[in-house]
Amino acid sequence: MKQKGRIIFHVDMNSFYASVEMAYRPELKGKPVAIAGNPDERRGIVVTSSYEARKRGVKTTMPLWQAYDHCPELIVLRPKFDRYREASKHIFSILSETTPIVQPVSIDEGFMDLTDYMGDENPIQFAEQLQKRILNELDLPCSIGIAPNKFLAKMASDMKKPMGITVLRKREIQQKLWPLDIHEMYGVGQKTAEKLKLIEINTIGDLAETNVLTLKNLLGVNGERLHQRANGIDHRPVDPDAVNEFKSIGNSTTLPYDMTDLPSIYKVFDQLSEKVEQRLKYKNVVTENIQIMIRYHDRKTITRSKQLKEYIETKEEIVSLAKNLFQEHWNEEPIRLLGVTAQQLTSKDELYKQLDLFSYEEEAEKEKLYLAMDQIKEKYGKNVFVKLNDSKPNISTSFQKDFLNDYKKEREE
DNA sequence: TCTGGGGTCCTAGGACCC
DNA sequence: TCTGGGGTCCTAGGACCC
Repeated sequence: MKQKGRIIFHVDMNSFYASVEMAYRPELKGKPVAIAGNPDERRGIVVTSSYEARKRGVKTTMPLWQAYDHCPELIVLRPKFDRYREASKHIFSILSETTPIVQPVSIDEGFMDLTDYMGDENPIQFAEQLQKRILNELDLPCSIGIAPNKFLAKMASDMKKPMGITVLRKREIQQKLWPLDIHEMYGVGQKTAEKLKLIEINTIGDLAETNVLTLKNLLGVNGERLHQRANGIDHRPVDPDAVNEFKSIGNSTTLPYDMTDLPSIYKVFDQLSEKVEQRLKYKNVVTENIQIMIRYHDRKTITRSKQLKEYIETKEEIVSLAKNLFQEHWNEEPIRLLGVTAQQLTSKDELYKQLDLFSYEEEAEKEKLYLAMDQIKEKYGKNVFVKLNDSKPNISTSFQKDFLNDYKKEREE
């Protein structure tokens, strides 16, 4: 039996932040608009710009002063992320009405698997309706790529902007995909492109026709993957749950000026840790690894992390670890940026407020454990988390000791 | 006057264990 | 006298994407 090809859509919003602003303020339409940080705080780089601005040479990540050089009448707006998140929610709820298999990959793009939800409809007409609906209801333009897998759909949505719909069939890759410069390929950045050019791979077609072993030697496992993709092969499923499986939560900030004084630096750590705490809470997760990032005045950047033997979740715990790491590793040079990231996250739903230190069979014993746990919490004002079904109890040793003592006492009584 | 802030995945060396 | 090989964990850094 011939396996039926999948029908994957990649929906990509066109200059999303700028478009959202224009939807709010229609008088901005047709004008060169850029979304950027505060120019006085040296964070002033262009995050997104309208097509009118792009035509004038304004590019993403360009410092604002440079953007003004290209386009003096540029209208610059501060990002309003709440607005963008709100719009994003609407978009994905529209997408989800057509198929449950929707995978958001960022705030402004996502994949859909329509293989079993297309009925007799023509995919192109279907995409047109979807595109129109998002435009009518939200006043936001998007491009849609249609292909038998994620990679090709992604490449397709990039081919026509704004408001494009592009089909990329497997049999069309030689004609539509292979002529593209290697820079255009998703997964190939600056460094990889440079390496590939060294062996005279200049287009996606060149890559597709190069021996896999050559690529493996040059790029490791990524070489093999890129070779597959260039040949139109990509078996990754559209995974609606991926969005809930985040691995880290971090906050970082470029400082208003290069800092060397500890009180100011600690204040920044305080603020960053507070934000991390809030986001951990919001996502209902705890962490067992804290990482800090220091970018020095010369942009040299280091990361230092600490693996914990316990789960933590409060600002106080985070900030104290961050400061410790900082003290251990700061070389006293002026600092441009600081960051705090919580890694190795575990959903609280998977944690059990119980200890598996002893083998106990009876429920009564379990009850005692709960009791002891609550007492520990009262005594130390701290939750102790233990992974369900984990053979190794995972709490801090100091607490373990205290807990054991308490527990033994409890038992003797 | 250069170059933000949010992430993911991969690599590679050393420690440690069997 | 000398010293294998596999596996896992931890740490740091790099490449890439939006």
